[in-house]
Order: sequence, then structure tokens, then C-alpha cells
Amino acid sequence: MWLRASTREERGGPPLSRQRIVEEAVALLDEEGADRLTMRRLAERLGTGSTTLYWHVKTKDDVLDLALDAIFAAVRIPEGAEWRAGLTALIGDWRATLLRHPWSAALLGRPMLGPNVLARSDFLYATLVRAGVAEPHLTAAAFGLSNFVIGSALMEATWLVNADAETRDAAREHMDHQRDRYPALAAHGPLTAADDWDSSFERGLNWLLDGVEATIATG
Amino acid sequence: MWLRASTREERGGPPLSRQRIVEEAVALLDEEGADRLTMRRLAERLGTGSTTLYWHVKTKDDVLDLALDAIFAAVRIPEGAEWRAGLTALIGDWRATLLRHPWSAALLGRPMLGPNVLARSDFLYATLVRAGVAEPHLTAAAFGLSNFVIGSALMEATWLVNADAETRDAAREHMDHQRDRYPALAAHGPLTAADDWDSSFERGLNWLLDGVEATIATG
DNA sequence: CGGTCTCTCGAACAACGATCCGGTGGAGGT
DNA sequence: ACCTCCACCGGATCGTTGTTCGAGAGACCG
Repeated sequence: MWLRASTREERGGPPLSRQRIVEEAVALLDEEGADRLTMRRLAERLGTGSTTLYWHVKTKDDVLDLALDAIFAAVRIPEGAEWRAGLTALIGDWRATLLRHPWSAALLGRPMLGPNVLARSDFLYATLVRAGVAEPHLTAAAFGLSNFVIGSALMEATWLVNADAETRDAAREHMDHQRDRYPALAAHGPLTAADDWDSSFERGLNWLLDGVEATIATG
Repeated sequence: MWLRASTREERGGPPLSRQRIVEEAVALLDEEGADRLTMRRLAERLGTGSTTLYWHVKTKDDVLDLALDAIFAAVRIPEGAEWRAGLTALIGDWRATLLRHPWSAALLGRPMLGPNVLARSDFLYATLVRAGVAEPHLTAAAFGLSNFVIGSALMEATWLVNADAETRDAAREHMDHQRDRYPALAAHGPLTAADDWDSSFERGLNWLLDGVEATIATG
């Protein structure tokens, strides 16, 4: 009764809200990873009971959807830039954001319909249209660019961020032990000289943009 | 005692083995989806107790890793084809396989080091090398192509296969209701004329391959 | 003061991954 | 024929998870 911390001042911090839950969820995911996100742990960090969260949020999946959309607020939408420079900036920011929150890569397999994602997708389509890209190249360009970022971030997060050094070393040894079975992979594979992810990404992105640009002239 | 079905003939089917577990896991995943895969349910389909599985397999994650690699056995490795035709065939098969087992897309965020995946990656590198692609274009090409397939399959599986009709309709209505907020997306977005995923994929793939091909001549 | 609405939380439930430990059956030796 | 051994099996059980239920506490309105 008198021991219970029931008033807001006693619990400390601002009142609970959907936004505060999502902010803390992102922080928890950043610090401990996806598998450590528990409704109980999240509630504990917020100083409340675990079941209280369900008043502000319907399910745990909702928390994940909201957290996933929240991080895309950091992706700046370029203004006034030429189309190719604008898209390069947007997609670079997109990739950097996904890598800054490595847990996000594993969540990309769910529908992304949050306002932040939609606004950036809208910019992508609008920029392509203004650049003169028409169907059927338009859909192919938007899909291709999005999928390229998603795939890159997914693979990069898998190997560079999520995997601990122990896993990476085991993988390297695993490959070394089967060097004769996968010769090309052992000689040129990603585990040999893997520190140029950035320039590899940039190269692939430019190939795509070159292809898109070529469709503008020819129609 | 006498009621217990303890001999192999009474339990029916061949003796339990790692391979049989993986086969049944793939079948279960195909029929019911990723979240329905339970050690108990899997054991039930195999006619054994759930704890028996742990004799053949260390953890549930191992089952997932094995199932993920198993489906790549269906990706044919082209022989004797010209490099660009060979890569087009391999990547097309790759994408088709991922889409035939939609649960696989969500699992791509884990290290893929199984023999089937490694053999196909080796073919990818070997083909690029034989075509005359050298560093730094080689890594960029291998990464770019892989990431493009992965991203495409992930997004496509999310929207076309995993999402039920109800979710898709809700998404369409959601977009329709905010038509003024995302004008370009509403006019040209993926939910408007979404039935050309195949040709969009082919277009994007050709942009990438064009870029790779251009690096061969110039070095 | 009474009533209603918003918000909080302890207790509880079903399901899950995983482990412990006691089996069971058949192959191989003697 | 008997024993031993060991690959293989599974019932009971533990700790944890997402989620529900119902009982409240506090604020605001009449």
C-alpha cells in the first residue's frame, strides 16, 4: 500500500507513452541485441510492470514494427540535389542507419509501412520520376535500389556486426580446412580481404544507377 | 510396456537421423511457416518424442541452419555455359528457390556456411574470375549480385507470400487513405501494379551484369 | 460526494527450448 | 545361452517467454 510506488513522481521519469516505449526498445536493442528484447526486460528499464506495456501497445511485434520505423527518422531526405546525387545520399544514409542498428537487418522481412519508411520511399519514387525514369524502368529502379540496400545491409550486419570474433574465426578456419573443395571462394571470398565493404557497395550502387540513367536517354 | 511403440517397425518409417529431421523440418516450414516450427511439433510429425531430437541435433538453431542449407540443393549449377548466361541461370534459380520456401527469406540474417551454399558461392566467384573480372570489381560483383538476390527475395516473400490477403488489403487501404501524404508512392508504388516482379528483377539484374561486363574490357 | 475514464500491475496460463536421468533394444563378444 | 555395452529414446521437469484477466489507483467531471 504505502510501499507501492504508484505515483508518477515516485516511479521517476516522464509518464509512460508509446513513444517512450519505442525509444527504450531501440536503446535496448542497440545495447543487447534482438534476442534480449523481452517485454519484462523492457518494462524493467522503463520502471514499470511488464503487463503495463500492453495498454500502450498491442503485441511485442508492434514494438518491433515501431522500433524499426523509428530508426529511419535518422535517414535524411536530400533537398534540391540533382537526382543521382540525391539518391546516392539517401541510399548511403539508409545503409548507414541499418548498420548502426544491426538488429534491424533481421527485421526487414516484415511489412514496412511506418511513416518514416513511407516518406523515404516516396522520395525515392518522386526523384526517379522527376529524373525522367518511366515505367517499366521506374518500378525496376525503385525495387532494385531498395533491394540492393536491404541485401547489402543484411549480409554486412550478419558478418561484421552480429557475429562475434569467435564465430568469425571459426568461419575462417572452416573455410581454410576446405580450401580444396571451394578453391575460388577460398582465394577471393569475403573472408580473405573483407575490409572494402564500403567501396564494394558504392561500386554496385553505381552499376545500378548507370543502368537507370541509361534508360532516361533512350526512353 | 506392451502398449509402448518402441521398435522401429511399430513407430513406422526409417530410423531417425539428422537427414530425416531436416527433411521433415523443411516440409513443416513449407506447410505451416516459420513460427509454427516447434521441436515438439517436429518430433510429433516424425513419430518420436520431442527430446529425442536433441540426440541428433544440438539446438533448434541447428535445425534451421540445416534446413536453410538443404533447400539450396535445388539450385542447379550450370555447366559449360557462357559466363553471363551461367550467372543469370544460377541467380534465377537462387531466387526461385528462396521464393518457393518463403520462410527462408527471414533466415538469411544468419551465417550461411553449409556445403550447398558454399558450392554455389564458389561457382559464382569462379565464373566471375574466368570471365576476366578482377579486383576490386570481383568482390563488388559477387557481393552485389548476392545482395541483390537476397534483397529481392526478402521483399518479395514479405509481400507476395508471407502476407495474407487480409494484410495486403489493409496495406492498400492504408496507402489509399494517405494518398496526399505520399503522392509518388501512391501513384507508382509497389501496391499499384505489382505483378511484374519477375521482369523488374530481370531488369535490375541486367543493370548489374552490364556494369560487371563493362569492367572486363576496361580492366 | 459519486461516477467514469485512463492507466497500472500482480497473478496466472499455455507454450516454448532445453536438460536430466532412467530406460530399451539389439549387436557383438565369450 | 548369457552378459555387456552403447547408440538411441522419452517422460518429467525447469526456467523463460508472450499474453490475458481482473482488481485496483488516480484524475477529472457532474
